[in-house]
Amino acid sequence: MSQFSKDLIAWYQLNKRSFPWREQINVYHTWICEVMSQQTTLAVVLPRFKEFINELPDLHSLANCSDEKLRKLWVGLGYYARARNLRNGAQYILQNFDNKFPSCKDEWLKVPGCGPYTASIISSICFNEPVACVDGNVVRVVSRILGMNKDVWEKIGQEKISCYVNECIPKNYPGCFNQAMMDLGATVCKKQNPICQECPIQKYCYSFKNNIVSLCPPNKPRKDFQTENIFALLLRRNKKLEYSIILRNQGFLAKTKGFPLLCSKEGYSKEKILAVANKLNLKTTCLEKTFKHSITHHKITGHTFVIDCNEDDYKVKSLLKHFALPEKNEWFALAHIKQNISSSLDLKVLKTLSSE
DNA sequence: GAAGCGTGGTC
DNA sequence: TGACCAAGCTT
Repeated sequence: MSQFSKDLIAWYQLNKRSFPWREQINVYHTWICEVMSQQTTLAVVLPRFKEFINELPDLHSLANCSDEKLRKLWVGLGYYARARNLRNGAQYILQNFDNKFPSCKDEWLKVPGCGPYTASIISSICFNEPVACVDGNVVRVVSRILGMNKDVWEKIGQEKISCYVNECIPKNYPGCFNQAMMDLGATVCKKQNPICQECPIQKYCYSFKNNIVSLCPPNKPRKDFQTENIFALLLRRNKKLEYSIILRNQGFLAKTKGFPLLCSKEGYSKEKILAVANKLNLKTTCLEKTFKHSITHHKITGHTFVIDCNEDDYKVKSLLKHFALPEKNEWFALAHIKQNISSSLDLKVLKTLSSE
């Protein structure tokens, strides 16, 4: 093992963060926590991980869990395909791996929702496979070690970084090494205000020695935000006591339950929606109160339409059909809506209603 | 290769 | 208040 790897691992043994999934090696726990942590801050993950494991403690319970249970366990976590992939993955593993877990990176790569990072970290931690993983932390740490102030986000730079960690990874302690790199990136080699004076691998760091830490890595080029208007339809019946939610089939938040949504991106506008509702003779108002919401690369202003349907189911179906929305809908009393939605966008819609 | 996909925390 | 970002994957 290189002195660099020895120094890093020695630091990790003394300074590693304690997490529920680090108490003992458990493949199921490692898989769940890694997927839950994709593009998500650990402060958010921690309580939700415990809840998930309590409710779905093993492969079988996950593979067989209901849509409802899965939805509740992922409320507010975002990137909802991850939850669906976890259940799909559990079913895939049970069907293809004879009641065991995949035991190498190439097998994990076939599990839904597991890409190069997740397959590598699970295989290195749980099966001692000497495969390096490259997440956002590792990109930052290595780009500083190598003094990369350009090309980091291009293919050439990513290959260089990947090549470096693959050469460093010790055959006997791949899991420790991978976690050490990530912990170092998260606690010492931070994006903002790195604590170089406490860094165990300072003497290997080109950017530290040459005083260019602040230039490495360069900022990732950001895509411009699109500005959109989104229109939530609150279909109301039964003396205005019950509201309708659907399983959204396309656009933002597809495959999650919530209010029917129409987006300016699809050509919808306040006027067009009002015109359709009027044509069906449905009493419709657009609330004054709007809300803001962000979804990756989109800045969204939300508008709430309240549509009184009385008991005219035919008109409801016509309306939904006109907008190419799923015609299968469920009605809930306002007080129960909250327990049947996942996205914080839907909660913001509800807030516009209650503030009227 | 690039676009699409969510959210809560942080400064 | 708002911009930026975090243990990426899929198409």
